[in-house]
Amino acid sequence: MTDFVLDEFLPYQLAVLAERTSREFSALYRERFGISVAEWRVLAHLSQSGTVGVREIHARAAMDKSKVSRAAARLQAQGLIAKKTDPRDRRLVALSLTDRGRALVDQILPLARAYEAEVEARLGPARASALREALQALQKGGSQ
Amino acid sequence: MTDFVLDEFLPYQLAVLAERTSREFSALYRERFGISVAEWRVLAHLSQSGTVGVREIHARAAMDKSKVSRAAARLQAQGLIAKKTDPRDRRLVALSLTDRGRALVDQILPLARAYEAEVEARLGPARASALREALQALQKGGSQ
DNA sequence: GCAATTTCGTTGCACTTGCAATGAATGCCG
DNA sequence: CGGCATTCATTGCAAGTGCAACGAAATTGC
Repeated sequence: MTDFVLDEFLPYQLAVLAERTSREFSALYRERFGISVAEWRVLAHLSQSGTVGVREIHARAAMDKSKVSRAAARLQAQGLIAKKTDPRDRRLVALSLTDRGRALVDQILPLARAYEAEVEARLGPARASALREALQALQKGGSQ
Repeated sequence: MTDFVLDEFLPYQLAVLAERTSREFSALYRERFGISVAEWRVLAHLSQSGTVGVREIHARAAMDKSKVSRAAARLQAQGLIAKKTDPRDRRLVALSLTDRGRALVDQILPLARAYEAEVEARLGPARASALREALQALQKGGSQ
């Protein structure tokens, strides 16, 4: 009964755009390299942080830990990552890229940069950086 | 190797935030009203446009048409929407809210506005409108 | 007017996902 | 030290999802 406009509702807007961009980008690696979005996300994390636990990806990427766990299992089965239990805390699983995994990431990263550039071109530099800034702020949870 | 920073990669950033906000918001209606995110999205569309086809929601909300179709089936089973075939074009299915559906939407909308307000408060007005503006722009420039 | 093509929504099927429960390992605190 | 609570990652299971295939209906081009 009110002035609610779906197209301006943030969760909706974010979901639509996330779906579109993730899908658009995944088209670039999906069939060519045979990995899914969830798997790419795990790989990307590993390429950033070297060796990471399931828990950390779960928290940072907002993926359910079972989703991370299973994506990791699939990647391991493909020989792209290694899983070994941390000797200091044997509950933890240390994920890391294998050589093949690193090689794959190195093939995908240029695609990621290209896609990023294309999106920025669509937006224009001013809006692009404003978007980035706002998204970062939202992530932190505050207005700082 | 490169200057790729996952936290600044747009598809990733959007996916993380979309997941977080959708989940956070859905917590407000999910168990209370027993509907899922997909179902809420269909309801929200109907509340905006009166009577809509599956195809339109599919296109605008970036939901697979089977996802829309099945969400609609579940909503119909719950008596929240009505499905009738368009007499002018009998391939089309016209979705519309039932009275019960309208009543449910009227209960959820205040929650949506409250959540929206909270997010805006987190961001601050300047960033909030910048975000909105950028997201709108991305929507227009994207693929259909 | 009719065959070929396109559009629309649904469905079969394999796979993924979310959630809760589990097992293993650690931390806590008396 | 020893029991209890907590933290991790995995897994069972039901439900949801994506994709391709399908049937029905409309549109196109001849």
